[in-house]
Amino acid sequence: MKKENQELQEPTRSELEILQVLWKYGPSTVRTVNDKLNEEKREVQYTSTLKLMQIMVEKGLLVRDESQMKHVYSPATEESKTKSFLLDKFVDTMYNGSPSSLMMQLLGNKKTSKKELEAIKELLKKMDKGK
Amino acid sequence: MKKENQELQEPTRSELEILQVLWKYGPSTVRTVNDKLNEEKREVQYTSTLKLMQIMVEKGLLVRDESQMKHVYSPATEESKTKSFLLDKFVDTMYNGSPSSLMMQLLGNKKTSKKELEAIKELLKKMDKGK
DNA sequence: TTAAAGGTAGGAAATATTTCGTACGAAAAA
DNA sequence: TTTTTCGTACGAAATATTTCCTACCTTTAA
Repeated sequence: MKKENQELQEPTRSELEILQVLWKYGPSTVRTVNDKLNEEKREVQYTSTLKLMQIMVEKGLLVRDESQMKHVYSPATEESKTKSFLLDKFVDTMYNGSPSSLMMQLLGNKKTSKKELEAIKELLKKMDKGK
Repeated sequence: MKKENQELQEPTRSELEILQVLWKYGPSTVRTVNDKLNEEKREVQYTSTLKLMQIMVEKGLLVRDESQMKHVYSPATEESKTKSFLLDKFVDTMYNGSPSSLMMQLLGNKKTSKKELEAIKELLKKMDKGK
């Protein structure tokens, strides 16, 4: 399943967790990623994380600096690129490709706090001025 | 893995495809769902779809009317409920729980058409009046 | 200099997910 | 009535994903 330099591919759930750690803390060793996973997500053995990250390198999701004994891993693709790719997919499958449908859901969602609603409104206000 | 009447659970990718068909066409037989999957998504055998839908009943994702020979399946949970549940999850994992971050991504996304942008602005304008 | 700690590699095992073959019953067509 | 078509049930197989054991090497602490 080697994929050298191809289009983006969808990470699995576990892979996404690892990406999140790398996005949050920057390029890291397996040790660091594993620690953060255990602190922030769920219990998992070191070698499990290691294996998964090795697989992600094979798949082209991560790149690895092997110049030191403690290899340092980074996402192969920019965070924003990956995120908008996944967002696109999400909008496609869930909202028939219509971002404004998603918006409506978001605005009507109980879980969206007052504060967040205000932030969104501000955002749109600014955009409005810019047109 | 029987789950009778519990909290929402995340459907797998294939399960989500089936839900999409049911959302789009309403309660349906396996035959219908399978046909639509083949037309709109990908090639898959009838019995594969059948099996998956049976599993989804076991998991509590679907309910089944067995009063006729051709069983009729429906989503066990409202479309909007499931969608906002999944949206929440998505926002949590991808945007650290911040809907406005997602918004920004959406607004900056090339894939979001001019028309969609306008629709979103309209939406917000209306909301603004309402406050 | 030896022991302990910490690193990678690789394969096997465990799970989860997906696919489909076979059996068999009911309905429809011949 | 017989055959064909269409349905469900069930289990096994195939695949994808995740976990972790073991081996072995390097660095660090005793």
